Amino acid sequence: MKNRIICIAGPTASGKTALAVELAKELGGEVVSCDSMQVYRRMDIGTAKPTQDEMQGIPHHMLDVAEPNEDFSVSRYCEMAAPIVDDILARGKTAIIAGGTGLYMDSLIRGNAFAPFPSTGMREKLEAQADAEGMEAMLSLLNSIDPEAAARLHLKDRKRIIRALEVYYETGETITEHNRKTQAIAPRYAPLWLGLDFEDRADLYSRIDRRVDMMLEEGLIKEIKTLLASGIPAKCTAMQAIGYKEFVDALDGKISVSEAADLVRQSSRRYAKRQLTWFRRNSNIHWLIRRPDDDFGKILECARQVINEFDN
RNA sequence: AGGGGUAUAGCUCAAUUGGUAGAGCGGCGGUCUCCAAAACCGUAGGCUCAGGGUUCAAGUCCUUGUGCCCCUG
Repeated sequence: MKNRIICIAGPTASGKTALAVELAKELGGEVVSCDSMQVYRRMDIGTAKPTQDEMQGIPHHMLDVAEPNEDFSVSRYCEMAAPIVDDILARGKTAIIAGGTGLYMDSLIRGNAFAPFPSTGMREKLEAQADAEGMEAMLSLLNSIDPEAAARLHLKDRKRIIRALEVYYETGETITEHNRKTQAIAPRYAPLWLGLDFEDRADLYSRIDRRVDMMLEEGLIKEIKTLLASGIPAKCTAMQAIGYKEFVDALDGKISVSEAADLVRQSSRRYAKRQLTWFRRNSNIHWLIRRPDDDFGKILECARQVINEFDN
């Protein structure tokens, strides 16, 4: 095929991993995971990281590249993943970028540049100021330096208001200017986009439910205990992942295991909806909509068809 | 079987002295340029169990039936 990059997007538990491996086998490709939680080592079961069996000998990249207590980020993801993609292409193979973290995937494809993280305690300073003066004050402060950003941010969106202020104070450039500049740059890659979804939402939800049961059977709780015992703090970012924070609460006795499992199912459903919302606005995606009676082979067949059409 | 209680949105519950129904959760939709499996926003759902009665007016009062819960035998 002409295009040597395929992106596979879709909500959690939609079958991205299996499709990526099958296509890699057929096209001579390697898989680049695009998942903000599968990057962490020793978080295998709860992140549904592909097992050796599932990989079927296909090389997988961007798994296990960080310690759970490390700060990981989109920019780090892109810095690491882009050279890997380039290398796969240089070797004449197809790069199959598969995963559910929309921000990471879009950023990698577009080659986004990010304003640097503050290194001077600016974030802490702004947080403290927000605590002391309230968000109204912070938003009007932002309005005085970047009215455009202030207008589109909701008063309660503390995270983005603080980030917008931080970018300005650190770089002297407003986040609006910064975004405008990066969006003007041509995308780094022009992949073929595939998206997985279900005609009936209930089918996706029952897959999520089953996956949670399977994670428990495979020993998710033991995995979490091992992480905690090795000194990974329960409050670090990685442990906020769905499937981890809930069972940490169960281990603390705050809730029962079955309550935790219910919460995991619930959070996963909401997460899946947010993923779909993110990907739906990407008009480049060729959606492979799975009907109730379709099996994996049917979806694979649809994927092949899209790829063939793309080649002609 | 007798006594008491209850029946309102998918679920848990609200609704001052009768003035024709609200909230949380869930569901659905959306935003997103580095904590993103995060953070944030927005919406649609109710012949108020069924029948009869009182009243200008009933979720609210009376009555019958039904379901559920509790107590006593």
